[in-house]
Amino acid sequence: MPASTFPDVMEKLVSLCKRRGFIFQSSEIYGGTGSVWDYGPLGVELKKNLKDRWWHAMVRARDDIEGLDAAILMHPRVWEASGHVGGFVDPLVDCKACKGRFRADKLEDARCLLKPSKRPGEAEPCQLTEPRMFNLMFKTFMGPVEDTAAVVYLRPETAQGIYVNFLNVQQSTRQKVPFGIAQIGKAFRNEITPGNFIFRTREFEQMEMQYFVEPGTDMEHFEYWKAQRMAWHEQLGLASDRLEFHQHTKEELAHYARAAFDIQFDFGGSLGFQEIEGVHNRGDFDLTQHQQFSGKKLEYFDQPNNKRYTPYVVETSVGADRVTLAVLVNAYREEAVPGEEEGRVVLGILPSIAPIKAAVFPLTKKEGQPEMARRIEADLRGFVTTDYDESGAIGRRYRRQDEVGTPFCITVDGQSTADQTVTVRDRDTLAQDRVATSQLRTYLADKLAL
RNA sequence: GCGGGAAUAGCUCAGUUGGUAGAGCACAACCUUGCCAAGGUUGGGGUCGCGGGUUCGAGUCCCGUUUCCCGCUCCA
Repeated sequence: MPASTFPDVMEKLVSLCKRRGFIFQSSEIYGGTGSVWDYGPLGVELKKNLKDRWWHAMVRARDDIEGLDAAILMHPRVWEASGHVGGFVDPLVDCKACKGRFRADKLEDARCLLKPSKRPGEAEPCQLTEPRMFNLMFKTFMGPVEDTAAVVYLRPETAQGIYVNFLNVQQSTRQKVPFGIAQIGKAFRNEITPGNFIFRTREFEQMEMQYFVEPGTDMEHFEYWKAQRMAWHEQLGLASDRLEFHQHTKEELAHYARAAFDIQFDFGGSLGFQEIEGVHNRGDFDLTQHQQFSGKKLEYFDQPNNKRYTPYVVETSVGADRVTLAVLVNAYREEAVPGEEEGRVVLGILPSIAPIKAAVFPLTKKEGQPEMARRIEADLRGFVTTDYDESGAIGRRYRRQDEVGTPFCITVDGQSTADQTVTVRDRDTLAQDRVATSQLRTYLADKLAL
């Protein structure tokens, strides 16, 4: 992975996220829990806005995709059918000499890190450990008495909840192939190396859509969804030169996939381009597996053409936390302010997903300005997310809002109480409009593209 | 999971050869100014990640552990 041409802002971002209430480390007062993060007041708003935006684009604005919210706990056999039990459990060996780690069942293809001409275990200094199993699924018990309870897993992906409900959704909504099922939900994996803030965590949230198509038409749908999903990220404001497709090579392809592209985002610094979404052509692998393991038919009957078949699946799977991080990284900037020595930190987030849409300030504490500002804030509250601030200097308050990406700051000044107008200051241009208080909602709705 | 580094206030950090814990910023209250962070006064806040050990005495030395960062490995 070549280093990125974009600067590494991760450390500053982690600090800002904590200071301003976007993201906290889980169980911090107990010393923290590894690679688990909590979303604070501003973080939960940002992430929720992203999820809502995805849900709107994928479910509500379309007549060919239905929503679903499947449970995290599923029948254990689901994970046998999916290949997670078995294939997902790899025996690994460590070498104490070269510090390498290798798959015990693939030592033939591996190379010693110290002597690349030899295989692990064959070179002079090699000290391989016994193979150890790494189960990447979280295991728990269903039922209060542990001895007799069934072992179940926390789902390692949300997709299976969709496959097993394929016929339920199709029959209850009378959708015709091609159609899709979408859901947003938590998934859990015991990643061996979590890290990079919320990029790779053991508990994470996916936004997934499985599109069921007639075999033979899968590649055209695949191309369509690749384009759709890339456009979604661009419309989110992610810089187009930080986005790219990465095609999976034959070696990278998962056991189920016929074709796979990742949408990668350049996170800057040494992290560089990393996957934020996968668009996969899974063929009929999953439905076929579930038919085999459950003994239930998961076929579609095409009545007009009198055809019966197991649909192919095109999957789009976004990491909600990864997109949230991408949005923050993409938005973070330090810039000079004309006529000032100190610059400012701005989160240039797309206004419609900003956690706070409008902050309201009195310019001074005189002449009823605080009272008027509070009235305006109360009136806007519920219509958009708001904040009220009267402490310190006005410039400081603007800066505070810049740092959390608030697109609009409304200031009540001396003129306001006389003619019922206020100034609205734009986060990015610093320009101010004078707006009648009666027109504020219209003004904001227009600017926010609500 | 392996190797290396780190952990002191909300943040960024200082803390001498072991001797009762500091700064800047931030935060709160009041005064002042009034459109782009730097005025004044006052104040709150840390069992120095956690647990042991050595010592008359540990933020400082030793051991363990947790978390974070970097590298390796892994990511269906």
